[in-house]
Amino acid sequence: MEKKLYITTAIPYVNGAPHIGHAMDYLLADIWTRYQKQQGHEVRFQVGTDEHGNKIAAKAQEENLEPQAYADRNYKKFEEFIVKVNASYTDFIRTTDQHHVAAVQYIWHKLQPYIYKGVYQGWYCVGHEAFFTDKEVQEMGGVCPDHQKPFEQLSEENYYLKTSAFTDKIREAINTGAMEIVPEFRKNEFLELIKNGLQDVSISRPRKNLSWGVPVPGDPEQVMYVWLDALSNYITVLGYPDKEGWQEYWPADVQVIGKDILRFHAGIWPAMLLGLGLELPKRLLVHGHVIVGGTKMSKTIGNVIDPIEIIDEFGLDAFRYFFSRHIPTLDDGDFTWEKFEGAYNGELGNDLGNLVQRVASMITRYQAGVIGESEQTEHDMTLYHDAMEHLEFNKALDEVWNMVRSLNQYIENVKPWSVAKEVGKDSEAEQHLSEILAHCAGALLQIGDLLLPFLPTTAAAIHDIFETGVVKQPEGVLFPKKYLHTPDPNAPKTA
RNA sequence: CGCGGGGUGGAGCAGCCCGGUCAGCUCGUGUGGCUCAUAACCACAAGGUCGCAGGUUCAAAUCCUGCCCCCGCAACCA
Repeated sequence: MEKKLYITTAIPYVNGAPHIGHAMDYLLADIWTRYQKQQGHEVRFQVGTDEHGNKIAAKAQEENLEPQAYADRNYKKFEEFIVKVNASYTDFIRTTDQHHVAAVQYIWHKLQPYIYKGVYQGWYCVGHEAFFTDKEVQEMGGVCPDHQKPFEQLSEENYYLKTSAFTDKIREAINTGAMEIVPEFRKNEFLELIKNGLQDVSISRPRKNLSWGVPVPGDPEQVMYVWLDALSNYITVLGYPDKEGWQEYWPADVQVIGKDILRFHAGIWPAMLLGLGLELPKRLLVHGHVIVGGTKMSKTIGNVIDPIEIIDEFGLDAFRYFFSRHIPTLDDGDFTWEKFEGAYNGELGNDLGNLVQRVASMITRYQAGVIGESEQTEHDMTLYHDAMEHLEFNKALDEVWNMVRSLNQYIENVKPWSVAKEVGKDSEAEQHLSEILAHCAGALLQIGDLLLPFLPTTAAAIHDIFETGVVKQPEGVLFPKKYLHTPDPNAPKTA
């Protein structure tokens, strides 16, 4: 029996608002999902939220809420966001779900052979009641800016997961491609990182330092730290270990993550799976970050872009288009409003929208909307499918646009408007015209199919217009011009 | 000498693994064409010592050596 497909996304921390990075996760996973479904596969697509930890507890307290109440309210922002980008997910997991909590405790039990008690030592701030990394302490000059007190070395008891025991197996899985890290350079980056072996990871905190989390079974003094809790979601959401059916979906075919969390998903997570006797995910799709005008997005610089704003101004498909084509799937990409608006007006409006419009219009005008018959020459789409299989979605879209361009060129070459003038004079003209226009309509239907994973609304609109054999003229045009951030070249000159 | 990626016409990129057929694509600019279309579409043109300096070769953006510059990552960061 063919295994059913499964794709996952990283679960964001509910403290905070959805941002463009989350959108990339959902978008890439959704494109893959829609593509696979189009190929006839059954796909399960997980999303969710990470809801435990000190930051949640602190935020809740600020607002005089119980942590759970805070999480209950905040996770909705993410759910709404996921719906807003039209991600066709099948499962939404919250780490505070009853089943998840119980499953994580089961996982803890099962990992016992690889769990030991150790001492965590690090820089501690009494005011924060928390540890800071060497780097953080260095940046702050050794003194906590919030409490005006020097950090001190402190140690506490933690449970550790023996990830080091799995170094060889993980390395082998990566090298053989059993767990493929895409793109290749990320794989090399990670292998380099673990050349001296994986380090054991601390997986719990004393309760006094971490109140809001999954209790460690059998030790009331300890609470689970983020790793076991959050990473487990990828299997608990399927029903692991007690509900029927999870085996049909695990191992995941693709796990979508940002480059910032590769090490956890390629190190700790596989170690957990191996400890549980489960298979490793087949592929990790590591996408880059969106930068703005050549620099990292940051609140202090104030160059943060809001995905909601883009969607509200230009529509969802325009958003999906830009971020799937102009932000390379496997690398960092640059966003500016100029680029975005240029792509919107030029590529979506002029290339595609106008093409649909001119074809629909000619068929309506010359043939009362009736689409004739033509032998459809199937465009060779090997490059498109190759790109999709290799998770290079931006390249797949490049191929679609090559088709769009060719069709515009084709129309220019055969000049249907000239042929139309011959109808009535030349006996073959009518037939010829009909074939030309039918070819155009057919090509557009094919383009619509290829766009389906990326621009579901636009794909549906194109289908709507041409699929019945009679052109159904839409109310407005696809992607009308917008000049919200750049000057309108057609505006009367003021100077 | 920490690891990795990159420096190609005004902008953004491809080509480099497997040297010649490579200087290609998109945008921008200029000229022309067309009129079905969202003042759109199509064609042509201008513009590059392919980071710098050496080397290998009949031949190098492509291989080798050295140097300069930019950008990521650098392990408890959700």
